[in-house]
Amino acid sequence: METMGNLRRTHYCGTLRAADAGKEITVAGSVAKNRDKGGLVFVDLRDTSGILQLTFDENTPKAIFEKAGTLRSEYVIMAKGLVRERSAKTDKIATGDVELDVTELRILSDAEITPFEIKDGVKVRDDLRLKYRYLDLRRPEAHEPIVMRHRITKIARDYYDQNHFVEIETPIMVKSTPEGARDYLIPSRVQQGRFFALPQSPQLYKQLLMLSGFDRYMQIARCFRDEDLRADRQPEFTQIDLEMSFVDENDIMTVNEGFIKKVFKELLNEEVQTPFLRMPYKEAMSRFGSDKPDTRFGLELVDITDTVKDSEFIVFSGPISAGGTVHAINAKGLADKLTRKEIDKLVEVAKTYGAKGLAYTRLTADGETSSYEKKCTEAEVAAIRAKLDAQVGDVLLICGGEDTEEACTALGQVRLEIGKKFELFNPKQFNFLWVTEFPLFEYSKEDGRYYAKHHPFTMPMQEDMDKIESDPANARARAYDMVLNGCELGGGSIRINDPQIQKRMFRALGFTEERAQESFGFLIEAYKYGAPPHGGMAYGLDRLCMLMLGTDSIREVIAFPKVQNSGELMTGCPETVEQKQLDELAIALVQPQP
RNA sequence: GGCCCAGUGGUUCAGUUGGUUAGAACGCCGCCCUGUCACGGCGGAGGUCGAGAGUUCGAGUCUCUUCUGGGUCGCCA
Repeated sequence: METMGNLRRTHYCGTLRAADAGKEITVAGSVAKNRDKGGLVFVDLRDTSGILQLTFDENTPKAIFEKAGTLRSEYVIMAKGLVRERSAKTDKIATGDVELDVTELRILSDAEITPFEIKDGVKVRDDLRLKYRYLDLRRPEAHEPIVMRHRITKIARDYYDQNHFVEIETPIMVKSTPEGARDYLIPSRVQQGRFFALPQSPQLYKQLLMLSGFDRYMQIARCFRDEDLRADRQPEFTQIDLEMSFVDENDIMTVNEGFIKKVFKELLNEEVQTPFLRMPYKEAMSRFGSDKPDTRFGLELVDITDTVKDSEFIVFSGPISAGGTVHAINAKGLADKLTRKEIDKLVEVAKTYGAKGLAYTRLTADGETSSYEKKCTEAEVAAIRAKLDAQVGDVLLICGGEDTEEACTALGQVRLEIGKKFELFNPKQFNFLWVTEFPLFEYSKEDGRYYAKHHPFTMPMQEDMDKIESDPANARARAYDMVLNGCELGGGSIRINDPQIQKRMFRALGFTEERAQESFGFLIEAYKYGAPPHGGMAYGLDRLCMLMLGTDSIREVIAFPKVQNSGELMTGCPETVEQKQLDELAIALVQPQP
């Protein structure tokens, strides 16, 4: 192995073009490929910017030519030489018009055979990629999302700075909060038996910063939630977090629409139309069966409760007599594609989301098959068909539920499944909208009480203020989500800045005066000393990045992601610790460490 | 906690109703090759079929348990 000596990089590989021909340059990187033709050697050199071909031929000094023959994949080298136009050009790589005629070559590090090939387009098991994530990230395909993520945060910092936001770091070791997701706990050694938590979000701190008079705050904030993972959910994730004083919903939406417009224009050259569509929660649920509707395609839900309200068929009468509703979608023109087998799969989808079943009618040119029509009266069948504008070639899918949300959610998932399966939308399209007027509370059947749907500091809508006590199920919040193509990108709210309203909220949530004091006393006190009206939101940076890149997994946009059991395969954590460490923390394990 | 999917040379996969010596491509090693860029040619090495138990004359294949990874419901204020 050799040292760099006095060689220093002058150019990045991927930047060289025909116009650079004749320049003497030095490049550095890893060997992507060695194509030894005998009397002629081509080496693809890869660095963070791309690939450059190094050429060794009969004019290359003999010692260097022979050294070139020993190069193997992933050797780290530096090469000096003259850029020249190739005699055989290629348009497969950006630097395909040029090559480097090498006059000096240093092998800075050799390399063992890697566990998998470092090149684009290869399929490798996820666990292997993650165990060797540092190798995986050498692949341009894996490398690029991480750089893209940097560009997004750079634009975010610049944009919010220009709009008078100040970036402020909030603590990572914080007080554990009693509501919401599970906290990751940090034991204190100095105060044995006491715990910090990792923040689920900087929520309370950013509100207090508004009380501190910072007026506008932002942070690229790491957040932690000890819950199960999903394809788009990691226990450790990053939010673009912001808060503003003296604003209402509209002001917050406008500023953030501006950010989205800018980031999509600069990175994807996409013109995002603003303002975004705004849709109340109720409408989103009833039309799309989701609080984060994918509006790139139709197939909207139709409420047919009134149409079938007198039906004696149990699938309709059951939910309705229980106070629920019946909804339907018309899969227009899909009768040929939606075979009986396909419909069975949709029934399973509906059941997964809590529906008891999914009734259907297929109207084909050869006739019709239906799971319910023979159990209904002719008038009912006709009424349903009329309501859904059913034609030959259509498939009608009907789902009832004891509460509207349940029925709509299940049918909404069926809708998404059909949309995906039959590609009813353009995957390159970006449909943004705001979902507004979220419910203030959510009832937990398990616990028999209401929880805050967003969080307990969310301002109720003025016209629903009395419902906090009288009709909590129908009280709406000044909360909003930003939705892109069926994915919740971010959410926020106007916060309560009136201690009296805050008290009523805590009461409605079942907090005793003491418990509210214990958990949020510092906050309640803070709001006594004058609080500007304020609100804010937070975007999932990982999700934004994911959607902009069109990847399916959040792991692609995180340098060192965790796997489904929330561990990290490269380092093997979480790990057991030495007994001494536990002793210092005064922690005894119920089960001995494995 | 529940449900579904996957695990076979280094990597990605094939492997029929359970039946002889488990195949291929890429990668790797050696030799040859002056315009390759998925380089090419010839030759070669490399496998406890994730682990354990069971059924069977016989298991990569069937059953059970378990491990690892993925997807998902619950959960995620």
